[in-house]
Amino acid sequence: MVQSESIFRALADPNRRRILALLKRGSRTAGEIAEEFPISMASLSHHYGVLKAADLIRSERRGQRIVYSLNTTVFEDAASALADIFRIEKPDGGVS
Amino acid sequence: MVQSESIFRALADPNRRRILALLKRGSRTAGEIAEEFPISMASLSHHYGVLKAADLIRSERRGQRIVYSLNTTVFEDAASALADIFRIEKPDGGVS
DNA sequence: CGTATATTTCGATGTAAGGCTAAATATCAA
DNA sequence: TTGATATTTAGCCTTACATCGAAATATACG
Repeated sequence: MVQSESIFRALADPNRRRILALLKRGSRTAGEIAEEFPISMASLSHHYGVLKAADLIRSERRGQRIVYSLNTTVFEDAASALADIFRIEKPDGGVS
Repeated sequence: MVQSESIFRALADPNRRRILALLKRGSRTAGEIAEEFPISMASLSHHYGVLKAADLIRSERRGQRIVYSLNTTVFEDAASALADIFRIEKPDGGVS
């Protein structure tokens, strides 16, 4: 079980949603991600922290690089939290 | 179609999620809602504005009172935006 | 070891967000 | 119209957040 708190907070920022959209197409290193953004690596690193705290992404060191990838399993938690707000059945096999 | 931007931002605040949770159980006036919160009516009014901007709630004046109610139809948009982030099939959307 | 590369952490800064009180608006009722 | 009630808007303060550049950490390689 996951905090909806951290998930919604993480999704609230456009740059973070863009990071997720990028990782949706495949894992990438911090450097590769940075190429797609006009903001500094330091700022991006902060966003990785927020996304990891929400368990939306995972990281793995590969030599000097750090590879980030999307954690799709948390989708259920997010969908659940969302459905709960509207008091709709939780998706155990399909939403609504 | 609705901005996922405003929806996620609206959901990011715990007080706003609590307001939604309350309205889920039925429409309420601003005063009735305020009884359940330790913050001022003025602050709550600000939150109503954010929730209305995201089209998550609707308001209707009834005499001196203003009645707020949940807008469940926007659930589709929210679920859609969420699913899109994870590139998963959209729910078929049987919103009650 | 010493240097280069990749990424994060630190410290500072501007802006947005949430909170408050007080004032303004809207409706009702006498 | 005057006063009471319900709610929002305005102005201000404080905290949280996104951002940056610089310093710190981790790994690779000569």
